[in-house]
Amino acid sequence: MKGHNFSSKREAIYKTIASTKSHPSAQWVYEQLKDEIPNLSLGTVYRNIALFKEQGKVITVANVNGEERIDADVTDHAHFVCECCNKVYDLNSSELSPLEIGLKNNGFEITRRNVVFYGKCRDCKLENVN
Amino acid sequence: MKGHNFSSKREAIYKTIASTKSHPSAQWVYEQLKDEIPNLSLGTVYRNIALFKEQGKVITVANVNGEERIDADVTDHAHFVCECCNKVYDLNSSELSPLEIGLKNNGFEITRRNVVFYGKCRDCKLENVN
DNA sequence: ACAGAAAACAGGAATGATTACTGTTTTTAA
DNA sequence: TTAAAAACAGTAATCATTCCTGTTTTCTGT
Repeated sequence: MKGHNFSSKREAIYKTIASTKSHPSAQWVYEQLKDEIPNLSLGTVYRNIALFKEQGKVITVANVNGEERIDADVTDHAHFVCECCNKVYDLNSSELSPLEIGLKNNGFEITRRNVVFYGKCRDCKLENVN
Repeated sequence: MKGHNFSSKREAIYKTIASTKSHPSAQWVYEQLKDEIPNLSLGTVYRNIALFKEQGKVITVANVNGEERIDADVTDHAHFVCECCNKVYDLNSSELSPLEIGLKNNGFEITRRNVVFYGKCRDCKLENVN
């Protein structure tokens, strides 16, 4: 049974994801850990992220520049992606109930939702006078 | 200047995208056209889709099973992705103004938004007794 | 504690969507 | 009509992600 055995690498990977608000990519997680765990494999990071998703411990937030960005905060909330600095911000719950009620009334089953705004964040707007 | 010259292939590609509600992938567009335009190249489809996006004539809707799905309906509306049959449905406007107002009040500039629900559509729910 | 079975892993190869490159064809504007 | 710009085909390259194989770690029952 997958995800059944203890694994110190798995724990380290999860802790790294859970202790950042940067909405990291698999590559970023790998780079954070490779000094601490020299024989860590990028494939292991990917495999465990896939497992966390199956277990509902991690969600996919957005695809930014071809890279999947994830989040260990699985509570319902929306995100803002700055297309200038690629930072991903957390927003409060997206409150989409009218749309969701409509779907449910028509026999659709919603398992998850993804609400992402794209634009330029405050920091980038202040930096560039353009 | 890119997108400046007439191109019958570009027109055919846009028409194909605009005349379907299937929210197609680049590959799908290519397959629709390759009989009609035998010497069409998949690269041309990708290049023109990128151009349409720059011109605001096409948007990215979601990434379904690793494939980017697009839409020539650029009016503000949300989508539902059935993870069973991979069909993408249109929904009505997502009415997220409270969240957006909050962002704008904090100096964020929103250029676009992406609202996607994932789940199982009515057809798939009726088919599978599981 | 020990042995066998299952799970997890490293390291590297494979995949597959997308992009870049090069030489050719088409379009445009004078 | 002609030369420059744009668009293109065809193919190679890229790059995130997944798969594969042999090895190591963890677990379970004795």
